[in-house]
Amino acid sequence: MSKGITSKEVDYSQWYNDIVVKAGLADHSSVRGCMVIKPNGFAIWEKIQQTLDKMFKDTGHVNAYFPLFIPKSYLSKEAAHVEGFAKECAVVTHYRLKNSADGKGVVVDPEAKLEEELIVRPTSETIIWNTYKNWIQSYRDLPILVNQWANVVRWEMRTRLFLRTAEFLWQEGHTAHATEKEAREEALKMHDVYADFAENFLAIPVLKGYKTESERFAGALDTYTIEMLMQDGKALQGGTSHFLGQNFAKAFDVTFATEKGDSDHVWASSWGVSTRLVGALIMAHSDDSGLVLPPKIAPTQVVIVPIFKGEDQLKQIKEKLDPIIKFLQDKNISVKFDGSEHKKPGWKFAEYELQGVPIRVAIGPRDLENNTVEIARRDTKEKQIIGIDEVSSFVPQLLDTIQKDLLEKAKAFRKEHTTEVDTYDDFKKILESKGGFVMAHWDGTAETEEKIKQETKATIRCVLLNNESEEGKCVYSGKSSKQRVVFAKAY
RNA sequence: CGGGGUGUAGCGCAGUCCGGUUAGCGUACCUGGUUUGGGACCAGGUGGUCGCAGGUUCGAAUCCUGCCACCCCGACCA
Repeated sequence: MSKGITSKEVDYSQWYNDIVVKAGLADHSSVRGCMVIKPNGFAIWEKIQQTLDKMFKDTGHVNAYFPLFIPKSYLSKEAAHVEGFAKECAVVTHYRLKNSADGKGVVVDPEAKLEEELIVRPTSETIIWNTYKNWIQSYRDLPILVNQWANVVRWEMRTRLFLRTAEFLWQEGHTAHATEKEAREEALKMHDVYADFAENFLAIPVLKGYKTESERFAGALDTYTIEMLMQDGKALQGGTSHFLGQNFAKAFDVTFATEKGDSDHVWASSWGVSTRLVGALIMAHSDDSGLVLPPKIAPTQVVIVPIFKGEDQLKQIKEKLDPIIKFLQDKNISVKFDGSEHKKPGWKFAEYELQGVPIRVAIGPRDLENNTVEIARRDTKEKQIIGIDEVSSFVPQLLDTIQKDLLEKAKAFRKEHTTEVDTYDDFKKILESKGGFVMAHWDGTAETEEKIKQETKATIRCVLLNNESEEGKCVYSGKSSKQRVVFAKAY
């Protein structure tokens, strides 16, 4: 076990916090609820960004940028939307400060009160739809497939690094369509993109489903979600995609001339994922030695630790490895050679484990003599000696293997922590003991959902798409039900 | 906003009950040397408005009053 990390078994949330801080991902800032994302953490976010951005563009989207500030009146144009976000908005009321009377600082200048207050965006539907009104006249202007990378602010009461911060980074896609069918297909398409990304890059298996009415995004007709399972048995909503119907088009009066010459309101979707995914990555794979990163998302995929005495030996090692490093880099593998003399090899081993670098290559005098290197994989901690000529072919293969193994391991964990129950007693028992996803019948009412939430803290995470229908009785009310839904305690 | 807790070196803490040498320990940092295949060792050194503002006292990190900040548990949120 690594120095200073609380064991997962002892205190899961302390373990999580220790990893974030000790691996240098982020820190609490001096501003309540806001974090400083440090280089190691930001590098992961950049990988997420790069990968997703390409996936968005490959599916026909383009990027744009809208203002941070939204006039207060915009928010209230869509009734459900304002209801959902009003309680957590930061509000700008003035635009100037002046020196205070005692000369010791500055105060808000009461003369500089804004005529209309601005809110700091908690999400951008309103400002964007107010803009789309100007962009759309005809069906020929549609669809609009725009994404924005931005920061948003939601004034949460209690925050946790990456999982819930007052300010966070995200992307939000906002699309406009001529038909209901097309808008819904778009929402589902992006839902698929998120699921694909989660499984194939983050190595986190997801449940694909839709939210019940009470868990839906404020202003949406349908919210599609990818639900992930963390190592402590709690669920995490990894990303959502919303079918917004014509709600925002109606609120902002966005109409277009159809092919037939009629006028109709535009159909909409929106979708987003945030820096929360970094938190998901930590909680899905990491262990008591630190971060474990899937190779496809690791900023550094291979670290080389030379063991040497004096410059000559270091030079000798470097010369031997240079062609191999170059070969790997040409294959788009990120390699770091840590020839620093200030830290001992043992220190470096521990440090790169903490940072989650998937593969470590160690090479010392012994290896120089035998023409070998030691290869260690982060996920299993297995070590083996291979010939130096094999490195170029072995490393790319091993990266693939680690990527696959992490997903398989996470899948096995989820399978083990997914339980079908038929009575409320079992329902509570499972939640108390091993947690995880609990598949149970539900009568479809918001009342039952609310009661269960109050009594057990478990919520309906989603109703699976392509859910098998099955006759049964609601675990809570005993009323008849046609399908099981996914319950879990969640972040 | 309710209940509990904590503010002392970059970080983690002791000292506060019961006022009294120069405020201490671990770690980190700097210098020198020996080391280097799993977080090295020895020696020396730097670093403090003791959260802030008043008060009591010959004397306050310690006692009193007020304020501020942060953390945890609830309520809120996904």
